[in-house]
Amino acid sequence: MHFDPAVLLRDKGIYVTAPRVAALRVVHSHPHATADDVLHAVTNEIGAVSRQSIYDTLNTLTELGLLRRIQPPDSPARYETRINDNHHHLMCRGCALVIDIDCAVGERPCLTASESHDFIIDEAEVVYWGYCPSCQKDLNITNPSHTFN
Amino acid sequence: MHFDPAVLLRDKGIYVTAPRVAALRVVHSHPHATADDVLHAVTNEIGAVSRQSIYDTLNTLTELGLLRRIQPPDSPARYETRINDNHHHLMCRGCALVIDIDCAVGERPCLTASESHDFIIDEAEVVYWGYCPSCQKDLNITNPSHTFN
DNA sequence: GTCCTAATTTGTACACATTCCAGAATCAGG
DNA sequence: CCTGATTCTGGAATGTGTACAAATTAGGAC
Repeated sequence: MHFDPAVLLRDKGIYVTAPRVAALRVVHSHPHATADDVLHAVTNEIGAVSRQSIYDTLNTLTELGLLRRIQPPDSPARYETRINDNHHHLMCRGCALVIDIDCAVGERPCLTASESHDFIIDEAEVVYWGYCPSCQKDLNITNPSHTFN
Repeated sequence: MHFDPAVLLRDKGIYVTAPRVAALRVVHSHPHATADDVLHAVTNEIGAVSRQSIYDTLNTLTELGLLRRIQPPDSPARYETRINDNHHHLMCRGCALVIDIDCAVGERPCLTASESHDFIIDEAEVVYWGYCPSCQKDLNITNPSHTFN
């Protein structure tokens, strides 16, 4: 499995460049990193890189399916390298912390819409919203009535 | 049930103003309306209203729980009056059309995270992504292998 | 190894939804 | 009719992210 960015890029038939390799490595080791996180980490690894390159690179890698973009409200987009493994996300309303959650139901497709309305549906996204332990303490939240909506 | 904005506002203990009443009515009759949609519809109903007032009003109503805000990526926020009824959304990747979907599983809580990571979880959100019939035609999409992730 | 060309990266400017500000005007409710 | 809540005007600012032309570079050909 040894995550190898260069091989992944070559397999997709695109140029193997320092920013792309570094971006893939960074996202792999920092799951749910934002574009800004990636910019700083990549800059650390290979020196100056423009913000625009980071956006371009992340877009390219996302389109090729090497990255998955998640876009929580009130937070910049985040990226991860876990692809095609049917996992979901647990998000903290307080600090925007994101945690991977394996699918509660099992194999994909883990959910089926009750009515398709003639849509061609290609993804069922599940997000659990709540407060992480740290934000619970900060906000003095006691365990409420677990109201699911 | 006769949706009555004035009563809802009074129950929450805030002033019953024309913009608030109109905004509630507009969102009720145009589910998934954007702030801009609301601005135009309210203007039609009661005459000139400032954009700021619309944003203020929508924020206030959302905080009070009279509206629910949904924030799809790559689309302005949308609002709806269906609250507390455990429904989900079907979104078109092409035109950002949003359709309500009743929960596939049934009663709430309709989902339980397999691991809570000590979070206090208050909502399980499900979004189905795909293409609406109209966008299928425009983009010449044939029914693919329904890949769920 | 050297060169060529298309792919990539850069830099600057701009787009967009939304918030913030602050003073003046208006309005709802008691 | 008072008074505080709300709305207005409008301008400025924020934070992500995109557009575009110019400069640079990777990868293959020689």
